[in-house]
Amino acid sequence: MVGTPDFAQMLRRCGGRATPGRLRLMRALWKETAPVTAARLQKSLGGALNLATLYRALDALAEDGVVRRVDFRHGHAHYELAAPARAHHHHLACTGCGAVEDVACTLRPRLKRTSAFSTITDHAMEYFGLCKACGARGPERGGRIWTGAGE
Amino acid sequence: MVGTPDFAQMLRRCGGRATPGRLRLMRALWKETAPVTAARLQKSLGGALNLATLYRALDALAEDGVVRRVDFRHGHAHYELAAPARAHHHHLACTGCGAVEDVACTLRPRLKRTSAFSTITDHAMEYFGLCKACGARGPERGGRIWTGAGE
DNA sequence: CAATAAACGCGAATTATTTGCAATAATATC
DNA sequence: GATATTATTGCAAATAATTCGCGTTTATTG
Repeated sequence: MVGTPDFAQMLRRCGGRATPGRLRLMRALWKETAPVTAARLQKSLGGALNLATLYRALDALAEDGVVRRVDFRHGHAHYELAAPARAHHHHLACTGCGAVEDVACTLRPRLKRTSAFSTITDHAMEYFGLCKACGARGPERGGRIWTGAGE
Repeated sequence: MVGTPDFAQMLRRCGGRATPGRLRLMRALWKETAPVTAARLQKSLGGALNLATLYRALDALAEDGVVRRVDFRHGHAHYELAAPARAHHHHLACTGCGAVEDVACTLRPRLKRTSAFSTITDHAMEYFGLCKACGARGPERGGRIWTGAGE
């Protein structure tokens, strides 16, 4: 994935239309370095797209797997480009300041075949922790007593 | 974890109070077989707790790690008991019918030490796929299944 | 038993996300 | 190219889902 991917083709290939709006959306996502919210994306588009339209587009694109919806437990969704524009990866998010870092997928190749499922199409996986800055700042807030178990 | 855990002690141990409300909440969660929404939980509590109170409790408990917030990409959070009441695990969710199955954590023991982070405290990880029933039914109408619907 | 702060209920407020609908424009077809 | 078809869009209004303010109750601590 050297230069900018051919978004127009990418859009059309999954049954959509290469409208100026969606092209700008793709380019805006392409420039992001971490998953962004719909609101932030709209801002970075200079308000070029209506928020409703944006949600509809992101929804459709996520459905097609071109865009990936990420949950950082902030109460709202974040989005980023997925394959084929960006290689599969996951995230490590700082619960202190929100910094996000990409991490490689450390999953074992295959999940054991389970009884009730026939296919596994996707997975979400985010790590949470403290970046060095926040870690140094110490535990401002209480909590986390059962850390030892399991994690 | 044989019988019912000592929820009162569990609550107190992480700085909370063993109020009848929170005890009922814990017991209700304990009976669930899959992560539930706040609304569903309230219903299963017979409305014993106000929804705002419920959210505040779940929030506090999640902060303490006693409860785990799970995201199935349905646009709202689901909750379940975490350690020490329940062993660490993840989920496999059917994007067709919403069926949920527990899966063991297949992560490698440790994430490689990264440059900008000092600690990793938690991780979220859900698989998405089709249960056998939905897989057999085939791609009815490729479309979003969960939007606006009940859960 | 009094003091203290956590937990609660209630209603109102926010925020995120969705929908209905009419207008517009990208593609496929002719 | 002209045209039909249908995805996409904007806008305004509607839904959720979740949070907040605040006065009251009540579980702990001592």
